Amino acid sequence: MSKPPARIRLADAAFALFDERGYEQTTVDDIADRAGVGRTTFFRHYRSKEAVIFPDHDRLLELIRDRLATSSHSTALVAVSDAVRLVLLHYVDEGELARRRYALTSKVSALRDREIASVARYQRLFREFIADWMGDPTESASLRAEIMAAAVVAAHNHVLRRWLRGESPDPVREVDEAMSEVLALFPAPSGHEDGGAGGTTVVAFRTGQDLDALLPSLRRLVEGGTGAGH
Amino acid sequence: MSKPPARIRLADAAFALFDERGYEQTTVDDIADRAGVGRTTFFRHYRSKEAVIFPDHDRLLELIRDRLATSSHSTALVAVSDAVRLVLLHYVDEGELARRRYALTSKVSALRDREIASVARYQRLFREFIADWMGDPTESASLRAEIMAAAVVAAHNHVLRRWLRGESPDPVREVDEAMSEVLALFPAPSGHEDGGAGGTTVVAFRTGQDLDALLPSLRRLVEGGTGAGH
DNA sequence: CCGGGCCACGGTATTCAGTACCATACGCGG
DNA sequence: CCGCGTATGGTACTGAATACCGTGGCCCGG
Repeated sequence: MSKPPARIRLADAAFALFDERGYEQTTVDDIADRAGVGRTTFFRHYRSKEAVIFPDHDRLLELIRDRLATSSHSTALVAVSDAVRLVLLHYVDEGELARRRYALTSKVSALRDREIASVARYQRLFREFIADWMGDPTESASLRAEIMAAAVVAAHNHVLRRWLRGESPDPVREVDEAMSEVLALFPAPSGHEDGGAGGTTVVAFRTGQDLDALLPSLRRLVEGGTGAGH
Repeated sequence: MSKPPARIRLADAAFALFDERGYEQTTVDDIADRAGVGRTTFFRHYRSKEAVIFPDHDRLLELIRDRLATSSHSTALVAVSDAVRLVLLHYVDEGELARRRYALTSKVSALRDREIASVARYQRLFREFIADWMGDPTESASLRAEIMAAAVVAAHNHVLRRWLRGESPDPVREVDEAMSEVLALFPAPSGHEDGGAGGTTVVAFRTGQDLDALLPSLRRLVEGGTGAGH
């Protein structure tokens, strides 16, 4: 009844107006007016007109960074898969909101460009992480890290966009399969190979994640025979 | 003695001022003033303040499109390599100008974002081309096309940035090697395999390019045994 | 009940990018 | 000399983004 906080009202008003009149045809004043706040308040909550569409990219970056940080050499690829799944789940959780955003970014090139720039920041995180993981400071390893990061992000985006278009009933399964396919492209680095052929490697570790969220990775590691080997 | 055309004077003035005061600290008026023209003239030659740094991305896009268009199914991967080399050569030909631009994009996030958006457009071209080439309309092929395009572009960017930083004495060789590495990651699609084992496939075609520019691709096709096979 | 600090908010003014419109000068063929 | 196209300059306007200031609520110790 009363009112949700200004931040929410502003976002609601923005999406509504963008739907009605289009992005360029909507001024920040319009948004502030409909939200019942002053123009100043808008910019207090969102750095720019575009930012109202992409509220929490920074938080998402932190999420990825954290997930990657909690990994050892042998669990690096699992961490990558997990981080990718994390991002996907974030959007899936947004539900209809993510789809409205997608509709906007599909039409307005300024927004599409901004989205792409954000994705590039994810990619950078992955690139740096993978390069560290490889250890090898040679130019060839650096190139491979870059390619691998690009492939990882491309796979994620592909599945995400499919879900956004309503073409994917089970995006989590799809992204796990896609990641499996991507990681299979790249042979494992120097790493100490565990034992010989056959058998199962058990890795014990502690994480803040739900077991459910981890299961797909575990299953893939055990069944797929991939994740490290070729 | 007289004066170079306004377009050039504007670009010179812009780069000079960006070096002196920085990008944000330079207004379009400043640039126009130093170039000795009116503010209107600036916007007649460049759509925006950022565009003065990236004059010919559209032309570059056309270049890629054209090169990809002049290819058959069996020469598709050569076309991709060529197109990538084309882009790299474009920047290398710019020489110091490209390096000044790189210095700017490294410091100013707005410019970096725009650069990234441009690269995404190249990537899209490659993605569509590769998807067409694969023919296969299944979701799995579509994913692979996306990953492949991302890998191709990542390889290019990697080499380009190395050259921009002065770390690559022979970027063309490097990019050819990088492309070779990338394409080797992906098994060939359905395509009709030519003959059996051994032998050499000769493909005759006509192109507007210098033979020198094509040689590396040819050599790779003959020697590497890759470009299609695994 | 009362100051005092904190904080969210609103309003005003300013800068600057980008667009629209109009006026002018130059070159060139009729 | 006239007509025409083109490059240019100037002026004015919209709108995003920033800076600054004032104000009203709200909590808290007195």
